[in-house]
Amino acid sequence: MARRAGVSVGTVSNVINRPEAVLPDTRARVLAAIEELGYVRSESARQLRAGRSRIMALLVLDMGNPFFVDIARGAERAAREAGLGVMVCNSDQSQEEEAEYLGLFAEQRVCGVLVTPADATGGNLEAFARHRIPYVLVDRVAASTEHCAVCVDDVRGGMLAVGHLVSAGHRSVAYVSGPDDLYQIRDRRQGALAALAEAGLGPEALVEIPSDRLDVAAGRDAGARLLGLVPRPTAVFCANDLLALGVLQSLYAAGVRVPQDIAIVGYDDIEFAAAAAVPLTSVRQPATVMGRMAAEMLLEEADDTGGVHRHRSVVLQPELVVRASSSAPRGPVRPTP
Amino acid sequence: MARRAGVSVGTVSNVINRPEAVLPDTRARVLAAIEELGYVRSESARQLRAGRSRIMALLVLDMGNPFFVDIARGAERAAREAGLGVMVCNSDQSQEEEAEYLGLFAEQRVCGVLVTPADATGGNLEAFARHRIPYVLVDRVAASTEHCAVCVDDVRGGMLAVGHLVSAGHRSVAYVSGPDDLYQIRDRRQGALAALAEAGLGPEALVEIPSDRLDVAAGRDAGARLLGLVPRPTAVFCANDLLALGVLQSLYAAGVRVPQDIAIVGYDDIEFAAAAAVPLTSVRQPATVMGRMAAEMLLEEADDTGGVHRHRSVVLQPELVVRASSSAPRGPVRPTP
DNA sequence: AGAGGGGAGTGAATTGATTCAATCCGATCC
DNA sequence: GGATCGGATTGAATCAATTCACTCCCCTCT
Repeated sequence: MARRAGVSVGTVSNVINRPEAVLPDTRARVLAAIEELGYVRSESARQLRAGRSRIMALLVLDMGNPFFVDIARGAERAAREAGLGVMVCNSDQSQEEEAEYLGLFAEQRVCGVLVTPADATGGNLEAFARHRIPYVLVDRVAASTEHCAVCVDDVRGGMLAVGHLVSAGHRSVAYVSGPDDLYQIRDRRQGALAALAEAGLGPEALVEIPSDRLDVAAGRDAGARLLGLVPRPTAVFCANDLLALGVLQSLYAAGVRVPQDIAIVGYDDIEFAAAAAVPLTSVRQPATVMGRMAAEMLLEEADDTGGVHRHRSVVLQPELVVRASSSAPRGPVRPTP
Repeated sequence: MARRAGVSVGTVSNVINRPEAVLPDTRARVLAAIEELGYVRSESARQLRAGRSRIMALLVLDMGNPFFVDIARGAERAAREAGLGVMVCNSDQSQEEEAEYLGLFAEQRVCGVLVTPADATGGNLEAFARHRIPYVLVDRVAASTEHCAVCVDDVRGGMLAVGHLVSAGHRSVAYVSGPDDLYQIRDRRQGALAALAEAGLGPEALVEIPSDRLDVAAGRDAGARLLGLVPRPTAVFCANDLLALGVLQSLYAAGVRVPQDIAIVGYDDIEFAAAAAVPLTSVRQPATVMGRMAAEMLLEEADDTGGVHRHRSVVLQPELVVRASSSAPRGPVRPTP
């Protein structure tokens, strides 16, 4: 036993956890032994005793989407301030992967889970709830009163996006969507329809271009399909910026001018939206804030011993960021001397 | 004890780990009890006994860089095939963060670590080696014979990039670099200088624009500084694509045409490089492959009981992808009818 | 001087899964 | 019928840290 190196047993524990309760003399001796032996206390053992680990899990839909990376950043910062580690995992929008990861988290006895659900039925999480491990929904309204949630008002986001297009005179808007399992997709559509209705336009003014993935490649594909539409919509609202970037690439390759021929609005306002071929108008979501809030709520719940915690549901507001892809183009680029 | 629910003790363990060694009858009874009680075996307990966990750590320089996300993807896939979880962490190029995370990994007794070192001195990893936890360097040549490594030939990458610019007639190239602690930065510079030398140009042909961060914002800043240079280089080689995108934005905002006035070459060939304002020429790195190989080498080392494992160092080759940012511009965009 | 108090340190119990030597039991063999 | 064999099952030991009731010892107060 490494502790023998010093002289004692559970005193080592005191040196590490309550140094003030140990004489400076003894403490120094133990610390020296620790240093000499390169001793590192085993988390597994503490965990076993404590019943849960000091790791928080974050399960996102797509690690390749900078939006989720921002969420992870916010969550990670909050977690580290509390001395916890974060395990970031990727469900890839698959219910099976999600279920598998949730099982892994239960085995690990993580202290809590932040999750962007891929499973619209909520079955995975319902099953997970048995384990009494706290979890917080991220980027999704609360599905029950049994947990906290932080999300962004996606209906409003859809309204902002399409409202902007409608007020610029567009009368037919394509919606490059995604799997209908995802609330985000449905809510944004609903917002889009609401914006059209407000301008006296019916649901036929929204031409849906479905897509099963939500990445740049899927966007390119959707762009190609958009070009084949007759009559062709004069504007596109994309369910996220990755799709929008793909659509933009497609249009660009086909020689269609943005925004003159077709206007584009994306969603998320990822960093790369501003750096796109045509800087992208997008609906900004406070991703980092969302990640941080979710983590803080989770910590509050996890640390709650006296049953003081009350589940909350926070809805943040999105913000429209208008750039070139949906507004009158600036004049021709001025060459520098 | 949950196991009592059935009737036995360590038989539960057999049901789970060696089902064939248990009578179907008993097995069914135990499984029923497991189901009924919602039992999930505790990883902490197994870990404690096994001495190490079933989690692999991945410590990258910047989660916000899609290049590292691709590495993570490759590693994660390989790890999951072996039934392991991956804990992705972000050192943010900070030696302190790196040290802190390595400490965390040691406490967790992770089965191995994949790391893109932030600490050029190698001190952090040297200290970490005491714990006898295998680790593999990713995107960095082996620093000693005590570990495996997978990297990409950055000198060659720098040569490809600048060689391409030189052969297009450029005689003065800016190098938007990063912290000199990073081997990647140094090697790419060395490659750039070699390419210039090959064309009979001295080191003064490479104008360095230093930068401490490697993100889009730092790129915008570098772009501003580039514009102030007299005489102004006719081409820029950026140490990564994020910087390049930032530079591009800066130039674009100032009305400088790319590639006519200034050509740009990036590094990494992230997905967004192709979708940039001017599609970016870049040096492609096999990130996913690198992540996968690193994970596989780590698994081989971790699973090696008989001392069969020999440390290896794999060097992959980069590839130049030429796009508009460094080549003659295509004709004016053709409007569609 | 003896009792009482308190700070320092001890070590057994606890946590849950795994492992392994030991036990049990039915069946086969001599 | 007794011995032997082997598959099924058991339960104690193990892993490392934490916790807590307990011991020790020294100091102070009466």
